[in-house]
Amino acid sequence: MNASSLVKPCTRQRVLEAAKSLCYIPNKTARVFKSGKSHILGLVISTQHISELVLNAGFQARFKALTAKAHNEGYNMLIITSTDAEPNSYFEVIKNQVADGFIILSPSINESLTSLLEEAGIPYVFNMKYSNNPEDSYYISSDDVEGGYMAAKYLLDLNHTDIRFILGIVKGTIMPFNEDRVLGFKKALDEYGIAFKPEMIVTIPGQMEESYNLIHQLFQTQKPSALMISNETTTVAALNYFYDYGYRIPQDVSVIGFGPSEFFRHHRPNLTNVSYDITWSSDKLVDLLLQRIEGRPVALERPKKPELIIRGSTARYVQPSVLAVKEH
Amino acid sequence: MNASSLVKPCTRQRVLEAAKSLCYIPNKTARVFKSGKSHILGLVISTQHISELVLNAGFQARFKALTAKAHNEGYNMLIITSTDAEPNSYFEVIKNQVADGFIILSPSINESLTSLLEEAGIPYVFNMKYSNNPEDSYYISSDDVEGGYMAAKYLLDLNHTDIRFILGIVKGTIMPFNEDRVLGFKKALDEYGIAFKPEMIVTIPGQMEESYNLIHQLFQTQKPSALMISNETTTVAALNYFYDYGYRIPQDVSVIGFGPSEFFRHHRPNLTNVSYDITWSSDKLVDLLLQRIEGRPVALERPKKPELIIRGSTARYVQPSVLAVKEH
DNA sequence: CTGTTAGCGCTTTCAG
DNA sequence: CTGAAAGCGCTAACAG
Repeated sequence: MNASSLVKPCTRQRVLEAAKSLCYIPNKTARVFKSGKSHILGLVISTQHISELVLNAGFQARFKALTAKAHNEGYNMLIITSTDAEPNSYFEVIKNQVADGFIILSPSINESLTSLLEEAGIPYVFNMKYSNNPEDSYYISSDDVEGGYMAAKYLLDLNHTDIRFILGIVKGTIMPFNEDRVLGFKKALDEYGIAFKPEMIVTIPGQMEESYNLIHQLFQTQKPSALMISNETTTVAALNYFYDYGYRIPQDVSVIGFGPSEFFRHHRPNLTNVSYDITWSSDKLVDLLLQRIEGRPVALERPKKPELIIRGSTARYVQPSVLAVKEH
Repeated sequence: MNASSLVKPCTRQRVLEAAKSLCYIPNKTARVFKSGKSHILGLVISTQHISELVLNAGFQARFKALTAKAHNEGYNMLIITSTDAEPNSYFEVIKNQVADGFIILSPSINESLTSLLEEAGIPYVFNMKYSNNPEDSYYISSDDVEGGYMAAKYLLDLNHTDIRFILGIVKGTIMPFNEDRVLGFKKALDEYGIAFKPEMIVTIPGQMEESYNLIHQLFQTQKPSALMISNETTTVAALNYFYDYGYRIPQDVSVIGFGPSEFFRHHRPNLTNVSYDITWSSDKLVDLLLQRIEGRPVALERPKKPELIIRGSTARYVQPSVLAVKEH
């Protein structure tokens, strides 16, 4: 039945007919058991995280890209949910799943998880850089220093100096990729001779309501002329706030988003954004995992530079007084 | 190791210690093989469909609800992608997967698929009503006649008579749930003594660009005062069109969406929408599948009535001439 | 080219 | 309560 070349065609024919008449369906589980390959890639995520993330354009783009790539490689994606986002609980669910390898989406830095997985010989990759340990190299990163730099430089070129960089935090911590973006942000300020001030960095938990309220708070006490926003949900929350309170984009505030271009293009107003090639990085991530599964030597990928897509949410900074004069 | 009560505690202790010192991890595949239970639910979808759907708020809500419910029942979701959305190709991928049962998201009406699955004894459910055959009862439906009715009635109460009902089509066909909504739409028109005209129904493929262009076309030749839009992507496309072309919502056009309330609440303008309880129906769908998997008698669920959430995108119809007079 | 058999790692049963 | 053994359905190896 498995198209072996050792079988005479007429015999195969007879077998196939018998199979058909008996409604025989090979037992897939036994095949997986025997062959040791399930052709399943596990996507590990905490229940809380998935319920927040699924509404996030970045996650949707990643999910789509991973699923498509896995399909092309003959794999399907198993969504593995862990009740807690703790290393031990992740390890527990991982070792109880039938999958050839695991893609771990973790909101916490999990060095103890990597050692558990290594010890157990389970192939895994992380979807981004979670750890600052150079040994933990099983992830595909983007060039986030560059991303933060190019957004800030563009705003500085437009004469903005009173910029806020809004970062999502997870359990009170700034993620490594956001730290990199801040590095790029500071580098640009430095080049333009603008002093970095701590209040330029605003941390916000990534949910819609919290983001909305914190943006509201921010604009009650301060009037920055430009915002860089590091996650999609907060970007939507900020735009909703501006809509509700009559701020015009980009006349009153310039906004730069970070994330998949498609999303920002379909948004109104059209957003200028730092665009990462999610398809590319997802493909590379699956390639990396397959290399590990098959025991092939792992080829390290250089991060791909993001791209600044300029749309309608950013404009040259004009001093309010000048504007007021013009209007009268 | 499986906490059998037949084992003396001290023996168990010794076994556990030995396991630990040898870094023993039970082989999950063998367990699945032996027990015949993978605790995996397959979500079957075509590659094309998933890449469109994943950007759609309705899919995200459903995916989230299914994953959460499966998790609560001790299952994980396997995303099974089929290259073609044909019954045979669906069946092919289904029978090659390790899963205890399957949730089928199919854009086509697939009566031949159900018979293949029945014959093979594979437990399955459909995510919605795909077939008009009363025997195909393995799905959880919503009360779509009521949904179409309540949206239309609300607009009629606001004096709108020039209404368009915009329906997504798949391969040129209106899906059964949309046919039901049209039934409700017509019922409301009937009650208010308004004659149904064929041009009131506008069919549009659900993608963003096509939707945008077709809405554009529609408004170049006609000026309906109210829109009911049956899918989220088209709703976003229509709102983007109105934004781009300076139509004010709800002063110039009233808009009612269909789908998850959360999405429309976070949208600007806030949309009046017919809200379906996706969490409820996803829970019921998983329950139904688990009943079939476990061979328990299948309890049929009555569809739950949708709810009309009134927000800012609908207003009383005012004759343009009256408005023009007021303005001068 | 065909038919038979060992054995994957687990769970369950059964004898002691 | 413990240790031994059968067997799940398949694939691969081997003898004929």
